[in-house]
Amino acid sequence: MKVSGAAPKDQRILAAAEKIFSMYGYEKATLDAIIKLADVGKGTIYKYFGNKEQLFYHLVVGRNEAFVKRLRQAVDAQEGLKDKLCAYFEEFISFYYENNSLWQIICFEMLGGSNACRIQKVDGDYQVLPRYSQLEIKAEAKEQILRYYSILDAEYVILEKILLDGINAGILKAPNDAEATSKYLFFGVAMSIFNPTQNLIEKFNAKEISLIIVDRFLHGECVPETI
Amino acid sequence: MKVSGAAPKDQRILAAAEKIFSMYGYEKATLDAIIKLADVGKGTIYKYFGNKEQLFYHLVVGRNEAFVKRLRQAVDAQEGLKDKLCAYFEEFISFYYENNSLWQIICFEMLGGSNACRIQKVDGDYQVLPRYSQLEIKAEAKEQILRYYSILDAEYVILEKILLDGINAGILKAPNDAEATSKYLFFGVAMSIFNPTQNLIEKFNAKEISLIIVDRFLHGECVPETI
Amino acid sequence: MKVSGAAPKDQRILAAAEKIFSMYGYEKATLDAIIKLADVGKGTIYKYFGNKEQLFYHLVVGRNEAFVKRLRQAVDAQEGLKDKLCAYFEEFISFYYENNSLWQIICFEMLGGSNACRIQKVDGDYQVLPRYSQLEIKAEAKEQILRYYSILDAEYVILEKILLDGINAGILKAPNDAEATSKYLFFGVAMSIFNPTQNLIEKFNAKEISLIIVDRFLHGECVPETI
Amino acid sequence: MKVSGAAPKDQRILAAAEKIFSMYGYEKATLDAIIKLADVGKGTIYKYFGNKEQLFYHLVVGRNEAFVKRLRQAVDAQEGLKDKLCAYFEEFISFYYENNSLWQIICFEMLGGSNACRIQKVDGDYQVLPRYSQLEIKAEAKEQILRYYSILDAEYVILEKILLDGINAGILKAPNDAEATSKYLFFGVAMSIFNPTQNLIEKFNAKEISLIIVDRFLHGECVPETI
DNA sequence: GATGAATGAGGGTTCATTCAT
DNA sequence: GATGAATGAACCCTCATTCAT
Repeated sequence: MKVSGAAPKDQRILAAAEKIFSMYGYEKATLDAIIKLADVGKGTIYKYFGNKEQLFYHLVVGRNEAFVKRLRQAVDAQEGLKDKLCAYFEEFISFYYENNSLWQIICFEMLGGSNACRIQKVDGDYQVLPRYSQLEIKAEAKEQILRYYSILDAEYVILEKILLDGINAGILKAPNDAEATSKYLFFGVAMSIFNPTQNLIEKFNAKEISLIIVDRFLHGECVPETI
Repeated sequence: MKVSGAAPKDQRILAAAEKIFSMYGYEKATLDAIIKLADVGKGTIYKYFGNKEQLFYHLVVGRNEAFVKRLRQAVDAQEGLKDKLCAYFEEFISFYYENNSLWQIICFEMLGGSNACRIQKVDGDYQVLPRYSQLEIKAEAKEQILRYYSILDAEYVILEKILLDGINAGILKAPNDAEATSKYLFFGVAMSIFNPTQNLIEKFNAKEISLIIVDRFLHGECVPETI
Repeated sequence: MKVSGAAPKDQRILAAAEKIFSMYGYEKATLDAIIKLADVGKGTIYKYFGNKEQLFYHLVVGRNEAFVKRLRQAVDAQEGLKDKLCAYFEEFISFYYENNSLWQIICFEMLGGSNACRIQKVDGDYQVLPRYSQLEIKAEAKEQILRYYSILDAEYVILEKILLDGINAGILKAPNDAEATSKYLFFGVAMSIFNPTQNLIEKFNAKEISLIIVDRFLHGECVPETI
Repeated sequence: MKVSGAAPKDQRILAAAEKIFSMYGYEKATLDAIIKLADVGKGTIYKYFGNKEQLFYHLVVGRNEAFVKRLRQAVDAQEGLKDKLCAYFEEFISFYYENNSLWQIICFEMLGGSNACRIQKVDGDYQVLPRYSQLEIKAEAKEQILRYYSILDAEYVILEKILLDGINAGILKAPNDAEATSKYLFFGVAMSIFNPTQNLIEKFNAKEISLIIVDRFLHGECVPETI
């Protein structure tokens, strides 16, 4: 049951944290469960990561960086809207399938979970606004929300760019809102992975699914000439 | 800060609960905050609703029933795939915009929040399966997950039906999976509402947005003949 | 499930209280369970009995009075140590069998349960002394303990009297302590009823059992001449 | 008021728990009172003992084991019914006098306190049966009752064995029921200690009292030839 | 550096008692 | 007189965090 061994303690903690957070969600995951699995002392977590929240963030931010890098490279290696989209979603599907639980936590508990506020992007700068006037949001809370928002933002900003280029190239319908569209596409796919009815990915591989998604996105679900 | 007044206590509790749950999410919301806002004694919650979870469920299930009814009526009042879809999303957008936070909690905290399990629909019957072999899920926990799953299920089963009819009528592309497609569409739209960058709904009304969504869903985002 | 009907409310409450106290013990019994069974309002209990403790006391003191009366009459109707003892235990066994649970509650929860004190009988007067020097016992608590003590005391003072007469008549061994002996006998029999292994009373009747008890008490368990 | 000092925390908790449980009984004793007396944090109790019930059980089971061992050795060291009985009760009296309150709690609160059930020994196996048909007893509750039943059982099974040998040797009167008789004797003596009028043990020592008890048990209270 | 014993604020829940109707 | 909605103090328990070793 232990993840211990020759691996350095911080790696062991991260591995254990992934498992426990994935199994129980952020709130219900306990540090006791993590240290037991990682076979380290409780203080060690605080030495390396500061506290529970930062442990989770650390776990997630590292993965995200590598993922965003892969996304960028895959997209850059392709030419044309369609191929870029396919490349994007091939990486996307693999990653989200792999990090299903962790990314669900980001989506909600760390983002929407604190629904007391709303994020606005103004000229590339983010603002955290309170949704309920009577409630003041602490600076720390704002900072935390922004941190998780940035993670997802880094992912779909790439998609947004692809779509924006498509709009500018006259390939995508105008009037169109690249941000709204990319979010719809992004989260639609993400949720299909979070919430699978049948494990599509076990029948098809990421590339095949990606092709279908992009085809339907571009040309619609409707058989031509029927409506 | 108080919501008190002439309203009956159960109504005051429900109103306060909505606000607190919306602001903090299910786990972080405390009954103390709710009773303070509702200006009632702690026992009163237990008298009316039994416990925290049932309070939340009560809050949500009533709304859902009315919503599902409206969805059905709106869809039934229309003929043809496109009009049915438009009617569906017009209702959908209004409702999700209004119940943004609460439905996010259902989507993530009550469902995915406990990522330890996965739901499978087999012949109309639901099964809650553990995702991690070492973890046993208690019967009560299963029942709870199923309760919230049923809420969303009642909503998108209607969409699924529309799409299925579209497939059978040869209007939607085959091979197509009505369930997967409806989930993608359903959650794509839901997440766009949960996570709005610009408040689209403040610029356009639900009907207008609905039209765009359905158009793009059916005919794609791509300008014809460009790719 | 209701005990309601034509009976006056205080009778209905008493009947319900007996059942609930017997089933759950004093602490775990709730007034809610009692009023539900009695089909009366909660305030009614307070109107008739004052509070939970007085309800229990009332329930028990009434029965005890009748029981003690029967004990006295039965004993007075007989002549001689042996017959008086037999008469005593015939009544005793019937009553304790019938009021098993309620009298267990008196024995412990209302008496020994508050072990912070000890009762001393000095010249017919009772004193409640603290067992732990640092603890002060409130006057109300003292009074309550004494009330329940009196119930049992009224029962075994009759037995004590019989034994005392036996000692004085030279029938019972001296040196002998009538009080200690009566308690031993009294509680030995009581506990055998509280804690039955086999339901003796279902095989034999109260009279038969009473005969055996008295015989063994007087002449011992040992076969004569063996030791 | 504090029991703190150099003693390890679990010892301090146990010492405080004994005092508080003894003073108030199981139900009325609060963990807050225990931690205050022990001068430890609330979590410490849960670290060492799990919960309130296990704390009490732990407190009691350790003592019982030592006691039962002493009982066995004392009895085995003697030959003959009478000497075995004397040895048994000498140990018994000392122990029950010392652990008066705690063992009262076992006898009544943990066992009979929940009067909803009755224990039956069938071929050495125990069954917990509901006394009231409408009441279902949870598996956990059954297990708990059995745990405390086993404590007393271990004590009087030794006495039962002595009596059984006496019956088989023809020393004790037949027909006789070793189980019923041992319970009567056991609890009669126990209750005399629980409920002392005069502190017999302060006038006589355990050995002297034991001799009287056994003599009266074997040969009765009656002066020979008087009845 | 690493540990894990110890903490205690804070959570959900229960239930005897009150009092306006 | 009778009611039962409402209360809130008090209970058991959890777990992120600290700090002496």
